[in-house]
Amino acid sequence: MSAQNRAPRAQLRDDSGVAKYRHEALAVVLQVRPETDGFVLSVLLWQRGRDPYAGRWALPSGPVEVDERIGTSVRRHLATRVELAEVAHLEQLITVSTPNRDPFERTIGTAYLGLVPWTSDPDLPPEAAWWPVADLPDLAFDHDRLVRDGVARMQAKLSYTNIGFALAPAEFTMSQLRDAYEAALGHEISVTNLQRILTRRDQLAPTGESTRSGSRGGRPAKLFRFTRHELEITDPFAVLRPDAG
Amino acid sequence: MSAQNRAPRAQLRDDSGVAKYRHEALAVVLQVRPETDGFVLSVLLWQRGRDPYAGRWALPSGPVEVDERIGTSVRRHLATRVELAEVAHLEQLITVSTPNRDPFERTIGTAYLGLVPWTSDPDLPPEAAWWPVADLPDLAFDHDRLVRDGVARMQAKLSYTNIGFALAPAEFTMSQLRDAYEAALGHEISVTNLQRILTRRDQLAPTGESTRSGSRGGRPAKLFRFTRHELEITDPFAVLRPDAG
DNA sequence: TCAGTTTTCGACTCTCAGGCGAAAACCTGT
DNA sequence: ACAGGTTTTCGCCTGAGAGTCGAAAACTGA
Repeated sequence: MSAQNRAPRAQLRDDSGVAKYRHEALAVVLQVRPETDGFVLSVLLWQRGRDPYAGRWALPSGPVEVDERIGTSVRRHLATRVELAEVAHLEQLITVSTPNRDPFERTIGTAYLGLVPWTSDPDLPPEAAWWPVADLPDLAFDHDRLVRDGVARMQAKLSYTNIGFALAPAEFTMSQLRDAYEAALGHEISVTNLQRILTRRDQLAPTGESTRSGSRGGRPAKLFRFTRHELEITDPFAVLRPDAG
Repeated sequence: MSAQNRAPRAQLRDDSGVAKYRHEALAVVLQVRPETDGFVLSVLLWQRGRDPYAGRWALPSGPVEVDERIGTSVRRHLATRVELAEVAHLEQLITVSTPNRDPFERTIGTAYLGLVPWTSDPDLPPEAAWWPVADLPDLAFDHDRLVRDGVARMQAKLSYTNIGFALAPAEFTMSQLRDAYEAALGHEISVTNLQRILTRRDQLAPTGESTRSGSRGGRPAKLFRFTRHELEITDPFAVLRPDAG
């Protein structure tokens, strides 16, 4: 790889001798995308044009500007480069700092996890694409690890938070929601159980309306919505709690 | 405050025009400390000698060196400045990047959560001290938020991981463990329930030995130990899982 | 030996996740 | 209009496991 042959840049220090580093904002944007054979959990990737790792797929990223915090930087890069403004949830994932993770210049990176509803299908530039997380190409840098961390975080939070609101559109049927959860979690889910759990936690409510049934017949499905669209923890102390009474 | 009157340093950029930043490693070191009236959840603080925030209490911190990753940097600062080598658990907590969080110079900070067994009582330099988290002084920078984040993280993980091993010494009685959990979580815990839950999860095992009872009489207590001393998640999918069988 | 103290352990309750199957409500063909 | 197929809804059952309680066990000191 050509980048490895290049000499690293001289370390930059301020006038008190403290080292300073590039800082990049990274985005792990996940979506359960409706494909021909059902929902597929996918991640937004970008094909690099420049070394290092020219031609390899990588997470959307960019440098943090002097007057913005990292979360703002992530939103800015997503909005400007991918026209992705409808990120329903964004949270900090992890900061990576291995000295040679960027062979050209030391760069500390902070990755954010973003979730997009399955109804969203923004125009992508030709060098960007959604990739199924179950079948990723070789990724640049340490981005493979970041994607896996992001998927694990989302899967865990699907159990003990209301984060499903970020995967779903405003209204949906229970079958759709189950299919989305199955794609996101990677195993089968019972509609009955899903509805009961979310309802009991007061995260899910029927809108009162129903869909016309599809062309294949069947009972019309009620429409549901998530009651709140901000992240909340179901029960921070799943065990070892005082009797909730 | 004198720091606010100082002009910020000029922004440093490398030769391609990308801004670069100081990066500091921060440590939120928590311990349930045995005091006269039982265990008290405390955090290790440091009284600042220099502006900004001279005289205020702050988290142990220091700059990240050019050849180390942030986690290594945290361990190094703790070892050299506080002689704290016996941190039983250390994990990344959060990265903070508000542009003016350091009024003197823009500094991005990555905080780690460290846990120390209650038997550990390292020598501290005069400017360092353990502070009860329930009664903190005004902290420098945004460190108050970091402490609260750290406490919340530890409390959450006490429920669904085996992280208790990092609060306890190698061997302990169930009463001691309950007292430690109560101090850490801030509410009452039943010994019976605690023992059954940890045993069922195969996190806790009796050593076979017992303590001499204390000076106040009472049945001798069995000694227990944690079966594993690496962090493990009890059940990543507390709900919405396929039948575990 | 007795009173006091602390720990241990069995037993009970109850919440709630998970699964099953019948009934409801629609479609399309005939 | 009716039958057969399909999908959704809903009530019911089960079992795991958290939380509570109280009695018995095992020690100390008087």
